[in-house]
Amino acid sequence: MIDRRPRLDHEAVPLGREFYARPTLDVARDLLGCQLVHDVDGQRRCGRIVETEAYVDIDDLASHASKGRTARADVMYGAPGHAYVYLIYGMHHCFNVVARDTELAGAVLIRALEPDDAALGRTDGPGRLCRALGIDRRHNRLDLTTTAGGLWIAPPLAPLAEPIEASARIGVDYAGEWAARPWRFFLPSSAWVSARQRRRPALPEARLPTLPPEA
DNA sequence: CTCGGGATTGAG
DNA sequence: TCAATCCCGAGC
Repeated sequence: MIDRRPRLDHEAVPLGREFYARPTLDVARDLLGCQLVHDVDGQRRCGRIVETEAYVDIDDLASHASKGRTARADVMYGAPGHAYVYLIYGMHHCFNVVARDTELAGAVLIRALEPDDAALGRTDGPGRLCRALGIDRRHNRLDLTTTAGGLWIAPPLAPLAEPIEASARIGVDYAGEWAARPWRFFLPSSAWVSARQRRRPALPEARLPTLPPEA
């Protein structure tokens, strides 16, 4: 009998709190190549993260945290390593991980996965990957550093084979100059990264206004 | 309470 | 190019 379970290192353990308790931009880059895992109903759904976006702090007008500690964004102000899941356009979910070191609030949006099993369906795009893995708002605030909740992230199964590329974030043009920052990260050779958005232009960091000093 | 709009997607 | 569809945050 053929074992059709998605492959995953049996020794894999979830990334710990210390992984997420670092600058959000570092976490966003380091999540590339990691395995996002959802164990549900005795089944494992997982895939390799190939595209992320950083939402860095309360000054970042593209971030939900920029409106203050509202009911929705509250989890972004809480402990790193927890899930932030919200509904967008009334029909799609977006999955983020809370990440920061000294900032007030931060999160990384997971935008695309390479599925371990093609039967999962499409996992390119933040809404589609949530649908494929069965992630919804029930998972909001879930602790990702333990397997107890069924949703967690494991370190890469192999070192990255290529340099990370960066671009402007997608769908946040309302955020003015913040939208131009190169805070979207991806593995350029992955077929699960949108070709159309692949080389979305971003201003060099040096051309952008300096970040305000930390409070 | 109403109102405007969204970190998206899929169809036409 | 456009609409689906419901939640959130702002303002009265």
